[in-house]
Amino acid sequence: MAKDFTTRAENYSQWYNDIVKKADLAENSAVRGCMVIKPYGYAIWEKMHDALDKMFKETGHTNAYFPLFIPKSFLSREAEHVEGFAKECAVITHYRLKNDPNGGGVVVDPEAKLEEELIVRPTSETIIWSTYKNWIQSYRDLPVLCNQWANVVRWEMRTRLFLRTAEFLWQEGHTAHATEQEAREETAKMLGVYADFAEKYMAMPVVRGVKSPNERFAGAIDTYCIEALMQDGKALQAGTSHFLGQNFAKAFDVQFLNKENKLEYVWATSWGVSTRLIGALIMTHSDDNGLVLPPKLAPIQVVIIPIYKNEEQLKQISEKVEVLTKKLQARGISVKYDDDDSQRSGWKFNEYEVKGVPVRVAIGPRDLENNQAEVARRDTLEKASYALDTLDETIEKLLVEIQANLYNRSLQFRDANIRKADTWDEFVSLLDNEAGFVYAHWDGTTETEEKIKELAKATIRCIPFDNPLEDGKCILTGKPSKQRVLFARAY
RNA sequence: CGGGGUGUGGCGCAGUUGGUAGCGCGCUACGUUCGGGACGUAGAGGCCGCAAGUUCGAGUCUUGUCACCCCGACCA
Repeated sequence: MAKDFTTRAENYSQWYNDIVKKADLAENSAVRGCMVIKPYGYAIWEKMHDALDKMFKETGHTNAYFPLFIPKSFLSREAEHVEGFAKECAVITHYRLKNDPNGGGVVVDPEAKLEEELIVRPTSETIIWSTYKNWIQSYRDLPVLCNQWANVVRWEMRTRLFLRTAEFLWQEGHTAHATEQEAREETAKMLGVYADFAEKYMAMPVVRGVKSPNERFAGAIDTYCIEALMQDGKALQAGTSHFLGQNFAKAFDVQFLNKENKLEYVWATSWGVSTRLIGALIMTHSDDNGLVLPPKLAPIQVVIIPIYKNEEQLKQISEKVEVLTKKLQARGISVKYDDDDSQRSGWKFNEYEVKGVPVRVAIGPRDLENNQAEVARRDTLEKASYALDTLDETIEKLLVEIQANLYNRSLQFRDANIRKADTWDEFVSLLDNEAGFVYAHWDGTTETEEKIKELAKATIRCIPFDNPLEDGKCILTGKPSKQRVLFARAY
């Protein structure tokens, strides 16, 4: 598998787009850069949403909702923040249309110009911190642990379904704390939640680490991230958690009285993951036959396909299937029985394979005779027959096994594609010929980082947690370095 | 914003030196089929992205314009 991506990579974009299209996940809309998420794609997002939302609540967070529009002046309150987002903002300048005096259509009514322009949120720190100012006066009001499920808009120059679209769905957590330590703990905790979600639900191994200053979120003191490796050897930032220090508290004047009756600025965090995770899921597991979904995120975990020649046979099969379906559902497994008479079984096999359904059960006359069913697993494409009476138990175990296998397979691939480079030539050669992560020394300066990006098109993905200290020389400048950092070409 | 490419039935495409549009998939009906995207027969469906121009005549040539895709720059 380690080499598979190099052949697929030549047409990786096309491969990716084909999967999205064939699995019926999403399509480009008539609106520039925006995506239509189709029902099946949205069902995957809902699975992600539900699992994450549960994890957020278990860690003490509650959901809230803040406005879509941000007054321009809010955005510019935090200097680095506005600089980071200014270039990709959609701006609302008018609030009304009128009939075109020169023709049939409508035009923007110049009379209806806004006093202050509104920005369509690219992220909600500013609008939320302007609100938190009213919510927080005392240490008793802290912490504030809010999450918002929302859409945001970033006017990207080039878009790609799920991975980068002008509008996307995400969640953004925004928390306020009395102490730096508590805020730092929150930042780490939520990164942990994301890493758990990626590994346990998406079956996608991730590297946890901290971003270099250059890659930091605009307005953050520290940005932590989970980085995943896609099958074409490119890295993908799958989630971020930011320690914002007191930057936003100062920008929006959010202070509280502590127990000593002293006024202090509040400490902040923010963290988010988006529909990009669906892109990550596609690029982590899918194969040339289409999408491959981990059981925990599959909208349909098991599809049952009857094979029959006449009504009588179908009726016999359906009776058996009804019992099986109930037993599976009792185990919390989502099942679809596809007895649609207008499609043939072969067509259905393909259909669900392309859609990544983890387990397919086929029951025909032969199986009825032997009181068994044919079970095919999507991850390995293997088929085997099992006794019908205990099939619910067999499938439950199989789903667990598929989930584990997908994770292990990806982990093996990821680990096989982390390589060390000690010289510049080696570094470039690894990126060109092998792709994947390259673990190399860096002198710690932004200048060098940018130069490397320019020359090798690779960025520092992160400085992994528990990174071993090791004396060495920067691959570009030869200056002393105390540790290796993780480079890659990235999405 | 640079560099490349493509616009022709719902989708994917062909269309020669200009002569009035075709193929595959899909769709509809009927029949035979049904254990890996079935087959036969008969149908429906297109002012060839848009606008000018050249010409007796333009899908084809010229100019303009719009849209989309790919590769960069930018980014979750």
